[in-house]
Amino acid sequence: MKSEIRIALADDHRLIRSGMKSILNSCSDFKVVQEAANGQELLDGLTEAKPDVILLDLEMPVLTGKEALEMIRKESEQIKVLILTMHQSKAFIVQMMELGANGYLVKDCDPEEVIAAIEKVYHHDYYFSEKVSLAMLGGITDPALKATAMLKSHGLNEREVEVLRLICEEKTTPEIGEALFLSPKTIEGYRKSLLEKSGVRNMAGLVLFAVKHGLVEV
Amino acid sequence: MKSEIRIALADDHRLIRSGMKSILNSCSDFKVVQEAANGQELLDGLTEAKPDVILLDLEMPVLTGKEALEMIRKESEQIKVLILTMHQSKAFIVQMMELGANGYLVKDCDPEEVIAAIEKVYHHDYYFSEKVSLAMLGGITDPALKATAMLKSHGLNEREVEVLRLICEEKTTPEIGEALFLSPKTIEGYRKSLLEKSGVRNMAGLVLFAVKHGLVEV
DNA sequence: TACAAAACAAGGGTTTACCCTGATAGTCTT
DNA sequence: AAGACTATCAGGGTAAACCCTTGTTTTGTA
Repeated sequence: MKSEIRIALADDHRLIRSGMKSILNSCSDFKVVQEAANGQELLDGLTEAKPDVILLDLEMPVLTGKEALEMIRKESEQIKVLILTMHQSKAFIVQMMELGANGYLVKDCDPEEVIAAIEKVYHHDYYFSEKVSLAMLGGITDPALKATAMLKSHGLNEREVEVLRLICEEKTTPEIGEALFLSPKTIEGYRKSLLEKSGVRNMAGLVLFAVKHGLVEV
Repeated sequence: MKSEIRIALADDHRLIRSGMKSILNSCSDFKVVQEAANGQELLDGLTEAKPDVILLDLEMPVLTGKEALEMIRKESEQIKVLILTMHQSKAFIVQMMELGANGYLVKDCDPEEVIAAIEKVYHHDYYFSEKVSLAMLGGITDPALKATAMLKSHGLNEREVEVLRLICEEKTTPEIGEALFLSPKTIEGYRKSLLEKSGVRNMAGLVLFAVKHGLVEV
């Protein structure tokens, strides 16, 4: 068990950074290993700082949080990115999730929520602040969209999500191929990458992975 | 889609039976096909009445509800049994579930709850009145026990539940055999009966079945 | 435009899951 | 004690899942 969660802070306001830092320092499990005032600074320092979780403000000069997120995801699927925002528009949230964010935190949240969010995103791969979740639940009627966005934040692409969905419907490889007009061999490929990306051994693990991320209703 | 749910009433108080009957008649989906004042009467009439759901009082003369339940389960896994009771002791509830009850209803519940319970138990295989659920959640700390009891009400035995649990841990047939000190061939047998009893095609369906019944945390 | 990265597909192999049939020993019933 | 039932195990087979490598086409982008 890794005892310390390494954190990077990216926000253009020094006051917010230091405020956040004092919150984080109150919890001995966290260590702030990097601070950045814009996206470029963040990217430049990443290889050295090796954070586990990045707290990323979206409104930054030079390189915005959104651009930074895209570049981070090209580099690594591993680093967890927690978006700091004041936006609660669902379209925007979905967009960010599709770009690979692991979670959302509204800026006026309680210190306790920050800590909970980091722990959750570190251990369980994603977190959404209650306000954001409510906004989403109220707005997004299609659970498929939500789940897809969730899974994308784990590096799955559209095809893989489709295949996973069909696996959960007890479809076999040849059946899935037929349904998606693809060769069974291609489905095998997706199946393999699904196992890799979710880090499980077999169908059983894969189905549980899907359930955990809301792809199937239980 | 079967349009009509056939119901048997077993209670030694004529007043309760007729009260329940008028509640049920208010819903056109239900048809009361049998009434019994004790367990023996219930059992005697079952083959002719062929109910889908039995509302079973536990406190009856001649043959108690508990004894009747045991005998019903020897005959059929198919018939849903909804216990009518005033007991809310968790030990008692667990005991009843292990005997194969599909649900619990406290006697002073709303008419609406009776209807909801029957529909739920008929379509989704089990139902527990809110009061009972709360008593359980407050009392039973071991989720495994709860899940095991749930699954038993679907006709699974201890071995099958154990195997299912290990399947959900991504174990293969030989691995499960090793863990339970049984031949892989025996495990194959349990796997087959699990597929039959849960009515699914493969591991994917089986894992979802397990999740739905609370065997694995999600 | 040229190079890189995806999506898609195939060959060929091993392991696991799935399916049938039947046998043995122990328990329970009648 | 004879049958019935349950739990356990085996043989023998097909289909599906899993694994590795390789190749083509499309897409994207320096």
